[in-house]
Amino acid sequence: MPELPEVETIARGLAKRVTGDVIESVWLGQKKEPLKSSAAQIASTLEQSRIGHVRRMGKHIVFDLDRRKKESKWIVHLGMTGRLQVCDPQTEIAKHTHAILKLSSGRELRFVDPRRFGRLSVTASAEFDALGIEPLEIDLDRFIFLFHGRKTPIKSALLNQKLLRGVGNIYADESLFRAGIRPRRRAATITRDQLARLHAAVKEVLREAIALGGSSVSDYVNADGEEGFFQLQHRVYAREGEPCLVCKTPIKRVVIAGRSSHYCPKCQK
DNA sequence: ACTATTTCCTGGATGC
DNA sequence: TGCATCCAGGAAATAG
Repeated sequence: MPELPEVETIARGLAKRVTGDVIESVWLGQKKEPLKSSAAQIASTLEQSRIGHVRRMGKHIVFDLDRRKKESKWIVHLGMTGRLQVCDPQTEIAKHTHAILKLSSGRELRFVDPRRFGRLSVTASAEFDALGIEPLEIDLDRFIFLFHGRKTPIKSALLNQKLLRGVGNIYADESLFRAGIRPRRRAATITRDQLARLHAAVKEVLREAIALGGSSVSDYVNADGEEGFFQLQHRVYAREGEPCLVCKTPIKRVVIAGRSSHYCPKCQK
């Protein structure tokens, strides 16, 4: 389940492989869910375009495109199970392949997504500015203001991409643990000091995770097919019933906004 | 303007 | 072993 650190890792890997390459032709599958823009629009925007910068915005991968001086963007959201693979044309086409881009270098860039929660879209250059602020860039004052007056649980607020973009279930739980805040706490009731801890914790967790190549849970691998290692640093996520690594109290799991949420009832208040 | 709930989707895990 | 059921969850849609 790619969140910010995994998407960052994937985007860096893709940038190394496809920057400067030209998309010669595009095949799109019949399933409509993976496409946010129309198939015709995606194909016509991608074909004959040169790939410029490849980068992450929130949980999206953004490819800057240039065709005869006209700029546009190809935006990929991996959802839960989406993968972008760069491979030789002979490579067997994986089940659930929804897009194949033939590149001038002779390789192919393929989008594979069994669960089809991922989305592909294209936009004219200026259009795409995802809502929400990058969590690695936000300053403390703005961070505190995000939660001002919000009655929703802090966990839900962290997952809200219109506030912060890129934080998902794993990193929300891990950040709240490090900040000592229970996931069900109403955002508006959290003190400035606690929010300052959370601000630091979110950045710390994301930076550490990026340094370790993300968390490999389920089948996540980076653009080189390598696993990340941050799952070894998880202190609460998917550790229900196991002892807290700080105080040995069993980790609890509750459901908030439909997501499993893990916390230590003693360390988090 | 917010917030909570439901829906989409398949593979792997679980239960009988 | 086999079949049915459940569960994972990001974000959009829906409802309140």
